[in-house]
Amino acid sequence: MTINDVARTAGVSVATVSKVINSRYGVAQATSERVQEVISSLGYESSLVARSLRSHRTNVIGILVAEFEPFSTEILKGVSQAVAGTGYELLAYSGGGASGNLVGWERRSLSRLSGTLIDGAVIVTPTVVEVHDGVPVVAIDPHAGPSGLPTVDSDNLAGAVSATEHLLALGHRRIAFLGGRTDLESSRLREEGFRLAMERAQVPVDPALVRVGGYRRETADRPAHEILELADRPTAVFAANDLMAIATLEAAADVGIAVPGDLSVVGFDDVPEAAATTPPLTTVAQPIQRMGSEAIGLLVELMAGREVPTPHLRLPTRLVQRGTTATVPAGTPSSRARAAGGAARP
Amino acid sequence: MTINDVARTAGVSVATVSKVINSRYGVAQATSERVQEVISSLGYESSLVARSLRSHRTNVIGILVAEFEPFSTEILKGVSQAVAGTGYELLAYSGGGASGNLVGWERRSLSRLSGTLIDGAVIVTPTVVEVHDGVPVVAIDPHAGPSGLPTVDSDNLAGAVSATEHLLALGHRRIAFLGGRTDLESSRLREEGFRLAMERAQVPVDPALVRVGGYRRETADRPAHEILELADRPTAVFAANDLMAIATLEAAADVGIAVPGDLSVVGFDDVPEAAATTPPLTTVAQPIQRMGSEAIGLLVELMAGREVPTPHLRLPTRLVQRGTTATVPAGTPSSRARAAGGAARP
DNA sequence: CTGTTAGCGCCTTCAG
DNA sequence: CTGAAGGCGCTAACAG
Repeated sequence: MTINDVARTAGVSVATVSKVINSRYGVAQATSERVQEVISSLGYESSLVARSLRSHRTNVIGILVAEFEPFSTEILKGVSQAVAGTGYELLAYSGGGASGNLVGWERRSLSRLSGTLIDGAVIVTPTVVEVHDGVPVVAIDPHAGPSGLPTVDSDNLAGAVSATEHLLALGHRRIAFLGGRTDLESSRLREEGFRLAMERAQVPVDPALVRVGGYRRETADRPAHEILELADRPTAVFAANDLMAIATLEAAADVGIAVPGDLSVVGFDDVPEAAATTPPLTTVAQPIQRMGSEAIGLLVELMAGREVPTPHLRLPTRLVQRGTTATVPAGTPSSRARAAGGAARP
Repeated sequence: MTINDVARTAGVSVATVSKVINSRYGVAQATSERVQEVISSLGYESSLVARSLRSHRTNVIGILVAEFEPFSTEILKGVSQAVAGTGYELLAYSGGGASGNLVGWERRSLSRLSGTLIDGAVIVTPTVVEVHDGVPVVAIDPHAGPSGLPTVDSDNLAGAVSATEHLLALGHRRIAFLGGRTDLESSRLREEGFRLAMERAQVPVDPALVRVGGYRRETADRPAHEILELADRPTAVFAANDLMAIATLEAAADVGIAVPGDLSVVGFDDVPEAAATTPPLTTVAQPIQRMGSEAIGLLVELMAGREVPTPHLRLPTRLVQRGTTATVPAGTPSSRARAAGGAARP
């Protein structure tokens, strides 16, 4: 089913059909109608691929993600709403998980799609950010922090501080931090926020309680277990994202530790899944969907050839208290230590 | 950045570069290495578009959706997991929302992408299902019910029955049904299940309490309000999906009706958002992610040229009791009617 | 008004 | 072992 079939059936040349499709001038009324009829009777639709190869304009915005997980799909929801009514269509491409090349997927995906197929792109949590000379690009929560690209992210540092302060206010002193990956800016900032709040409260950070969980449920399972099986385990865990917090919840259930009775857990992101745990997860909310729609706002400006006034949008985070945090249990090492005047503020 | 640039830089022809890229025989070791170096130094990636136009094999699976909302993104998560390790990449295309042509988006999207770009497709909740002679296609929850296409859906009828019976068991008699769209099979089956359970319990269905909510939050707002502002409003609402149930919750809060004290609400789907409402939504869970991964299972078989043993997979649903349902409040019309022996089983 | 010609970037014969 | 030629489906110039 190609433009050729249509042309042959209608008894005209492919060029004429092309003109009819793109409603260009220079086609007789009668011819146009006949071609239209053939098109609809054959159910023909022009191939996005061939068209884009030739014309370099597709009206399609690409959303590049490593894989479809709770964070990127929330972005997608926000993007989808923002794009409705703009006349653009959406193409979400996942180039990461499959091929095993977790690193560099963003450049690879962009190269494969840009120049053709997509008129602009939003890249979700890219690790390497380099300015591309092809189509306009906006980055969401880039792992290396804002760079040359227009960027949308949220206030990771303040969010981590508020989470940690919440735990401290509940009396926790032995607090573990389950980080993402050391090479990721968001993870680094969340750890920095954690340490900052601890320092302000004059509570020492036990290095044994700081682990790397890789931001994924599977990769966080091991370190979560390790933390919870420590001789003097913490009374609280602050995980750098919700997926790892959920893994911690599972590990706790596994080992037989009650949450929030014996252990408090705080996550980060507030993906929809966070509210579905039992008990529901206390977490630091990022306005994820809004990050998606704001990115589209920037991108549409860029694609229209206009400059964007603020190439870096930082959205606020806020603590959402749900059911996984409570005051520190009596009789735990940290409460004993506290009673003995070991650590902590007066 | 095309294959031409690489060829020129390396001092060979494009054909040679192509051979190196696709690791074909007939290239000298030295030449191959030099070309490889140029490729990586230039950061070249072959264009998916141009390649697919020529070779008709891309290793890309297309997921066609109308828009990115909670249901389709859950599917995406399941698909993403199932596809990891198969070597395929994922391309999710949203052809519905933007162009305004809500109907027929699936055929349009499929035509635009198939034949090139994608080797196979999963179509999420298509309205018109027609067997396509192009690439292999699997439908998830088609609105017209299973037809010629291999299909994955869930047991809508049984799910609706269980939701209604749950409400009946709690003593509710005036139960409203907020349907999706009359032309959608899933919506029809959910209504049928509702009526079936009501009939079995010998509780009459008040036609004034059966409305159409369009499966979307925005479109359900009106009918939800209408139902709740009725003189003798129902004591329970069964919404045909979670989004409409959430809209009902909002409408109730708006009008000042307490849930579940004065009104019970049940949804359908169990998207992650369902657990995040206050109180958390009681709903009928579909294994949405699994529907996605099962669809990929079928599709991969189909793409390998094998026949699938069961071209129609129907997955089970189950009631998830959370916080929006409770026994019927005392002193309501229906409890009064019941006291007077008006309706209901003994 | 309509058809012919020339590519877009790539891959696949087929000669050299 | 390498390069030149043709064509995938389509559009943009140019002829007729």
